[in-house]
Amino acid sequence: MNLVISNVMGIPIYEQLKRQIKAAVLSGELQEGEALPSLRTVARELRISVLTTARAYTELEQEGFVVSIQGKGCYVQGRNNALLREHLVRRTEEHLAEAILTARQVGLSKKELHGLLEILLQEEHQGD
Amino acid sequence: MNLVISNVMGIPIYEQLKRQIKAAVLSGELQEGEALPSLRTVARELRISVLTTARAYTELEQEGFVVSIQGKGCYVQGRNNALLREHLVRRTEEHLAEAILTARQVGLSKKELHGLLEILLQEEHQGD
DNA sequence: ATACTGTTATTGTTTTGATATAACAGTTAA
DNA sequence: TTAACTGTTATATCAAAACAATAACAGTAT
Repeated sequence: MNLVISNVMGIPIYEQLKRQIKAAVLSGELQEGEALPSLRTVARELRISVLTTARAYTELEQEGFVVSIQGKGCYVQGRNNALLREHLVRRTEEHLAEAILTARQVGLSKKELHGLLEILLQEEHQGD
Repeated sequence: MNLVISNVMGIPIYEQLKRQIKAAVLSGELQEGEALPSLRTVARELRISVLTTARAYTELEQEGFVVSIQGKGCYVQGRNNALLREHLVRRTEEHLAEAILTARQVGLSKKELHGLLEILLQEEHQGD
């Protein structure tokens, strides 16, 4: 688990941390039950504030990726954790709903929308 | 074309204006070639800054909804305007791509994703 | 010339991101 | 119990970005 932050800016530090940890959880690099490096360890090694790290961990907890236990540490949740799954499914639906709204503005039909989705799914698949 | 702003919400004024004008264009309330009320008219009637209105108009122009001509006014583009259609299709694809990314994180299959889309499409249809 | 149009520069206010410091609270092992 | 670690919370400060207002600028038309 190698955390890095880039000062090229645009993306907040806590957001960069969140993304890297999410990716590590979803890829399996971080196993269920494994402890993340402590707030102060991350803060010290990356030369950032403890609060910034805490924000990343807190938001990851709200999204179901990890669970924090005061005095012990911050532990990775399994990919099949109910809260995590629920969160991701809800976000998927939100994205789809936005796509539907925009599609209706252009006058795309149901069939055309499914077609677009299919095309994008195949493009994604080529990247594997 | 009745513009209204609500100060209660966290939505920026220029964004509120954009949404209402977009809706009016897409619904046909504003016809192609029709002139929007001038910057200063809107600013005066809504008691807001000219700059705020200008921002709304400028962004609408970048998205292909209207076209501004210095010294003359701001005119509505047709719903079939190529730039507008391209913009909306691109946004639809972006939303779908985000949905795909999130769906893959939960492990949703292609079929399940299409299913979700179908369900949401039917819910939308009930609202007509 | 005037009276309208959109555009842009400057400025000020508010919000957001990040920080430092400190105190607080729970866990673990010497 | 004490010491050394964990996460949590409160306060204050700073910089940058987003939002908006004023005023000057520039084009169009009568």
